[in-house]
Amino acid sequence: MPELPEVETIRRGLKKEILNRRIIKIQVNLPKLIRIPKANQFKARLKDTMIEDIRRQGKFILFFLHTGDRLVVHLGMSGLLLYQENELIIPQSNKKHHHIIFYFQDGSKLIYNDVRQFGKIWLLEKNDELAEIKALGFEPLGYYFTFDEFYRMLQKSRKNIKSFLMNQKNVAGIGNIYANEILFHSGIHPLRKANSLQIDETRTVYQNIRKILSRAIALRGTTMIDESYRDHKGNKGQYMDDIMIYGKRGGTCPICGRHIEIIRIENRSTFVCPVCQI
DNA sequence: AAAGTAACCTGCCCGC
DNA sequence: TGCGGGCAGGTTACTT
Repeated sequence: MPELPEVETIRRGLKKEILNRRIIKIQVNLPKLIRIPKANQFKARLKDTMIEDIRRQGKFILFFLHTGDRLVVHLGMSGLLLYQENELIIPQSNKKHHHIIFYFQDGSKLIYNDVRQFGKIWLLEKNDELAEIKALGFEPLGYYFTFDEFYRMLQKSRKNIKSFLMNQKNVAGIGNIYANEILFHSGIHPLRKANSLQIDETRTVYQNIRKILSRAIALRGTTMIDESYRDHKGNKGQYMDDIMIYGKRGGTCPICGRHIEIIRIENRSTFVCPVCQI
């Protein structure tokens, strides 16, 4: 579910709420979500710690603890991080899927909820690095992701442009929704080979990556259906209103009116206007 | 090297 | 009403 804009929205929301609160208890209902270390170790090392900072790399959220440890969360397809003060009920968060709960000293709590259980959690010691994070490519909104670098990377790749954009080793944080949207806005067919893009086409895609992800963050992400993405308080995003093509089964192109085609690329539904995307 | 497939899970929607 | 199939924002391992 969550791509860069959704993960970033959650990061910013949590950062306003939970910094420097003491974790007094950790409840683990589904231990398999924790990759490192074992559940008892996980609880023992987290108890009585405080979160000093929260950062994001690609679709990973990193909680920096005052002990030097880092708690790393990947939300997979359906993970939610819900913050509850007091006993506020968040209706769409079925307790059945509350897999890990962090209790703070002031009575509030942070809940990891995940219907499909594809999410992953790690607790790393100071100097440990996660291979999956090390392998990430450019932050698409970061300083180092320049047009020149992007063009160079595309020229080296013989993959289709959509797979290229979704590969986290190239650019970190783009998933199926935003890959579809970026290519539609750019008028590029998803099956085009990356190294076949002309320099002006590459510039268009580059600019759309930054434009679309920025706007989606400003609108707090995309909630396609009710049970899907929510922010840390259970609120929906608003970027759905901007969605041009993703999920428009049986729909028509908002530009030319042609029937939208659906193809599969690496087993993911890919929506394309055969007229506007070439 | 790229692209396809299955696997990991639960839940929803649709057609029969 | 119920059942089966297909689908879902992610990632990895294995095969072709």
